[in-house]
Amino acid sequence: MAGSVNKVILVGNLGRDPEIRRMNNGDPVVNLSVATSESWRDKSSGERREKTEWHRVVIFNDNLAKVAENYLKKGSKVYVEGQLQTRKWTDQNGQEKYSTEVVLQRFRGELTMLDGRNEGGAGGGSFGGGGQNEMGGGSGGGQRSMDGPKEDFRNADLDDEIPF
Amino acid sequence: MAGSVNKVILVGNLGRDPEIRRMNNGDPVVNLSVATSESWRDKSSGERREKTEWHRVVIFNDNLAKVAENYLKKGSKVYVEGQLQTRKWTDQNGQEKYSTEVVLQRFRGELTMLDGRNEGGAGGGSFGGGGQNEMGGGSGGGQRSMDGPKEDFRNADLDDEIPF
Amino acid sequence: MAGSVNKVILVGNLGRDPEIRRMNNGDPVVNLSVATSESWRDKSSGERREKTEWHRVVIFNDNLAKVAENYLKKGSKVYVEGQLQTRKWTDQNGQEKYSTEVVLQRFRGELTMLDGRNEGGAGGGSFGGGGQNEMGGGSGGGQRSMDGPKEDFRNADLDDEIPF
Amino acid sequence: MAGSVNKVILVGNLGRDPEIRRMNNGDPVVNLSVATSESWRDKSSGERREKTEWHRVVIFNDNLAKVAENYLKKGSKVYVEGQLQTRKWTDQNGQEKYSTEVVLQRFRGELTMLDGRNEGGAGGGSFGGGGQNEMGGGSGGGQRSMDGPKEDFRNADLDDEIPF
DNA sequence: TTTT
DNA sequence: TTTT
Repeated sequence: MAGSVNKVILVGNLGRDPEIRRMNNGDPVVNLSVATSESWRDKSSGERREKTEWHRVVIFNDNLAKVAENYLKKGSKVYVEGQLQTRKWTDQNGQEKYSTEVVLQRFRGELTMLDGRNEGGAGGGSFGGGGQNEMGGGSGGGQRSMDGPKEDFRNADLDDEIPF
Repeated sequence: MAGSVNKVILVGNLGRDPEIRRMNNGDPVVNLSVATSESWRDKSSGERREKTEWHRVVIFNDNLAKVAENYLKKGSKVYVEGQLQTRKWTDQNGQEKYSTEVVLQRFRGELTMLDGRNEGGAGGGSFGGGGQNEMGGGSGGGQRSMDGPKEDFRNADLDDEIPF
Repeated sequence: MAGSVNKVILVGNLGRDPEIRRMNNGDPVVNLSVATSESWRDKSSGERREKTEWHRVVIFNDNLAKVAENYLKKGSKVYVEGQLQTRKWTDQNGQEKYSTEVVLQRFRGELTMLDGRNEGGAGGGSFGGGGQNEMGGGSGGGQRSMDGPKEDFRNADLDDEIPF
Repeated sequence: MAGSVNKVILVGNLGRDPEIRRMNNGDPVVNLSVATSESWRDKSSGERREKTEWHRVVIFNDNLAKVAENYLKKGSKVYVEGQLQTRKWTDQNGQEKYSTEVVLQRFRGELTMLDGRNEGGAGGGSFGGGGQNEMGGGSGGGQRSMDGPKEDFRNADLDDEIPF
């Protein structure tokens, strides 16, 4: 339907290294586990409390997958922009399960490393200045590619492939 | 911790009327079922395809709950801004389940009706009351209140109350 | 640079019909004037107050430009997602002026009509890529392409062309 | 008006130390200069190009102002969420000028330091340090301050006071 | 200049 | 379950 927006924005840290799988056609699919947390002072007890939320991020985007694969690791801080999607799957016991994920489809979504290394000329602009490295960096130029949404490819056979 | 962002932005339509529950202290908790959808032309078949995603939205915010209660109904188009949260619960068969929701905590989150009718005094505006000074400036005001997040109240006893 | 995000999200109404210009190469550039407003109750006087903000939106994106051109008009409600950019220009009196705009670059940004009519099969769907239906659609697929931003094309000669 | 959203999200670096002013009532007003930038490879020349955009951020929010005052400095990386506002003012020559800013009003807006230092225990979370579960932990911690939002204080007469 |  |  038209007139619809489905957007998730996360800034958080990876709880473990990115997990890369390959689709049948060789395209990479990357899974990230991203933690966000909040802390506040409990009104009644006066104690400081903290709550961490874990997000499953799935990247179906060649260029962003490469970034994840090559530059992110456990502990990396990232900016992630994707869509909410809930998948239904069946576990080994035949139980139906639902899994809600933040999906970076091809031609959609953003993934930016916020750790500050490798970012070459980056640096919030001229901060530091100086070139760019082989890595490219977060988002930006090239990583969008050409051929229109093939978002359906995902539901085709991937659901079966990745029943995490 | 610092350095963390957890934000969901949806524009979609209600699949059914808002469901209102009361907490033990009388505070309202509203559940919305929001649909977002996308359509695209399938590259191979040339057919038009559409996919709808359903989002469970939970409102722990007096003023926004009133808006939902009084102005929203099945079919309403809304702008929703909240946080992703995943709850664990146990179904009748003792199976562990997870439910991921878009939560509008007290003092956080936004809910705006985009249908243009029924918007009464609402205006995304003065909900909650509050007043404001002569300069005003933004809007807002009333629906955020003073005493900091009590987000924990939710996990306290609500998980048991609302195992949808 | 890596590690940078520049994003504006607006939901508002067009104050006038879209203005379409052509670049030298024939590419369309669309300007929208979008109003957002907020209302609140003044604390001291108890009166209701309202403040409207006007945003200049510039669309350098063929598909989205077509949507704007064909479906939007004065009064239309839209969702707009773009980037903040400030341009410097010189008025007739030789005075330096700055103009800050919300820019929907090629391959970036989203524009969705929220009015509910004319939205055809659109669905924010398949623009660009593979065909489309009669109506067009939100944003989506095809409009991301391969070769990275050509954002400079804009500053190249457009600044002179559009000193609004 | 109802049904309106005006939101800016930036991740960038401070170009200089925060500038703090006081309103007549002593309330702080903080100005930040935030850089975002993008780089891409120019299609024709094949050269790598970069463009930096500078954003004026104005904070009318006690707690966030304190964060800015105490923890941010030139070079800090921040997440900023606010509203777009354009002010009209008159320069020394009687020329009318417009300035567009990203405003963090009372009860609105977010400011988070992404640098990971100074964050009091925080630092990208328990990665490494501290207790937490086996999985690692989020981020969190210091940048929200302590006593709950006291966000109402702006609005006095500030437009006149700060004609930058 | 919109919208409520 | 919505909407187009």
